[in-house]
Amino acid sequence: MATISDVASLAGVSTATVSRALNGKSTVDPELAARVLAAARELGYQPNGPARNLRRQEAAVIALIISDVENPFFTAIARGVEDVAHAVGYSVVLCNADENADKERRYVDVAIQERVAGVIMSPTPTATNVDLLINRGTPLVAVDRPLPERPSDTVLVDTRLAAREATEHLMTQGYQRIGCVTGPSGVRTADDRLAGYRDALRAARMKSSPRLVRRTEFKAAGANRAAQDLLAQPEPPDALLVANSAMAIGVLAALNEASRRPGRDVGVVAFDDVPWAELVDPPLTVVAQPAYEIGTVAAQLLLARIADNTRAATTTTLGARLIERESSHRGDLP
Amino acid sequence: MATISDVASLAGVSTATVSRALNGKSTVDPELAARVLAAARELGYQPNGPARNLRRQEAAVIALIISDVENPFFTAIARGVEDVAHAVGYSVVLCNADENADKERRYVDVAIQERVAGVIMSPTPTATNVDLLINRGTPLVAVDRPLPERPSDTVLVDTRLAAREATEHLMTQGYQRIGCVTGPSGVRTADDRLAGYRDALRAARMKSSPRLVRRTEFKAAGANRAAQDLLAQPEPPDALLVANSAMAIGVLAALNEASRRPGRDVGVVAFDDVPWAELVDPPLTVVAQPAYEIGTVAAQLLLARIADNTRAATTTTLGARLIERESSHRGDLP
DNA sequence: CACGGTGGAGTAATCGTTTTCTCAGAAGCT
DNA sequence: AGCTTCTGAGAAAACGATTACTCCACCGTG
Repeated sequence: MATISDVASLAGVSTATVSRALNGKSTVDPELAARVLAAARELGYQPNGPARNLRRQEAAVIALIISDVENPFFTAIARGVEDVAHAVGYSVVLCNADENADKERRYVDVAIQERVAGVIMSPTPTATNVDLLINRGTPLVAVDRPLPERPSDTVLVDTRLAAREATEHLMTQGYQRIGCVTGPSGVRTADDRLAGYRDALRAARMKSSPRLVRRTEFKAAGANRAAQDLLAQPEPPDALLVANSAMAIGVLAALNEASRRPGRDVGVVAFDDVPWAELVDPPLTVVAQPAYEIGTVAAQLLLARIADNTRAATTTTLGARLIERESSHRGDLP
Repeated sequence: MATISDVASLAGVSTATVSRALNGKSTVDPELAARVLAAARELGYQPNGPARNLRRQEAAVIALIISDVENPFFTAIARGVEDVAHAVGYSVVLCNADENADKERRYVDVAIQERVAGVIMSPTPTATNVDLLINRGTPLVAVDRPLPERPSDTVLVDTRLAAREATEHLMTQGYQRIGCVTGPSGVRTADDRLAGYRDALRAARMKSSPRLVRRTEFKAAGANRAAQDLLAQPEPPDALLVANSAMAIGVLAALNEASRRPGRDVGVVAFDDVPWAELVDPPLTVVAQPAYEIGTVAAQLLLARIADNTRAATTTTLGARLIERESSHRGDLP
């Protein structure tokens, strides 16, 4: 594996010159530079990253720690981050914390040890050992959920308002007993969506009942049980607000099994616009979150903070958009 | 940022002893070890990764370069790789090449420069500069598609056979003019699925016509246009084999727009079982590939090769499973 | 002409580990 | 006791880049 000194001796110059020629940090004689380039190419020279990072005390890498690689919402964020980061020469490494505090801890440790330039993450409720990051002054941006207790740059969606609007939309459609299936307590987005749901009920002077609300992990299986459970009650809900797309799958499956048709029998609005939302029968009404944009904004904030870590922490809140389809239309029932 | 010598002086020992105590490579006096551990904890010591990797000449990291983060098939592979790698102390960094040879090149360069322990990738048809990896002797496993021209450990699905069986299934159901929407020429899985489709036609002595086949990128938009195009013909297909789940979305949308019902009017089988396959109307018949298992097997092969790079290259071929649902059932038409 | 300034290249220090030596002392053996 | 063997710990040499310094030659100016 060719090193910089191999290149240097082949080109007949010093390692310093090779470094300068290759990085363009300082001007070198064009003729020497050409010799260096030729030598590097001939040897197939690839700089040793660890050595470079050790000396520079920083890697041109940003770590993106997301809570679920299988959730299209997060992969869309990832694409946004990548596009911005690559444009300015940073690499992005994607880490899948899987809504698991241990894995999150582990990846944060890796990020610290590898001395990445910055971290973007959607923190778990405990957000264990992000303090380590903060104490070290590693630039950090939280996405989707704020960091509990600690200030930091944050990119959020006004999900409480969106949940309220979605619920109000269901009311407008004439649904009377609206239920909610949301994520685990402590996960900010789950809490906010529930709060927005309650905001809407309160504003309409509808009484909210715990029997209409279920909380489970953000997965299809849990939501499926929750929905079955809701529907089995004496007075089942006639509409449901569902907190993400994986859950929507579980809920729709439960409705199928119970032979209730979305829209006609039970109104459904789910968070996250997914490619298949228009294909299910009836098409699914969704709250579309600007996931890609969350990624681009987060990456820009992170780059700005890498450049200047003294800026005050900012919170950017993006809006969501209700996309009405048939799953929230009652039809012409009395 | 505390270094190993800070720990050493706080514990009153040499850096060598600290290193040994922390890595457990050699025996150190239990009392000293305890002092070291205490000092490390007190200082919040985190080893400097680049320095360690520089010295060790290898990072405990494996790079996973996939062609599309937004494709559930690849994210499932990623989870398989992660689970195996983490169990033995390796970190996984996920890189999204986005079916783009440039991005792939870039990530391969990063992998080389960072001296990762190994690489798992689903190569683009050109697979630019994997030669670099091979020449350097970096352990490499190809998944989903073989590396063109070069031998390497490979984990594949017998996708040609699966395509054949899926097509035969459509024949059994009574469809007469079966079409195929597959991916770009050169991408092995796209070619194989087309070949399997043709195998089935040939075996049944049905004539295959280029007018029944369309190739486009593995995305919904392209498949949508392809399907519209197929359906607009004078003699449109009465069934379609679709090469992945994103394409299935485009195809199903086209059928909707053309008011043709999957199953009854046009039989549909798509590759990749996705969570929403049972929710569309009618439920989608799919070829389920063992994605998670591809990931675990690939990771095991890679670890074996990291341990011993002299082994001969092996190819593991896993089977796929047809899951029959209604989109490939004609009903009782004459 | 002398002198300061400048540009370009080399020398060597440096980053923070791991690991090879080296060595002292303990232990085992005859 | 005298010898070898072994154990455990410290000193110091890597690892391969970047970069602060140094030095030389050359240029322009007073």
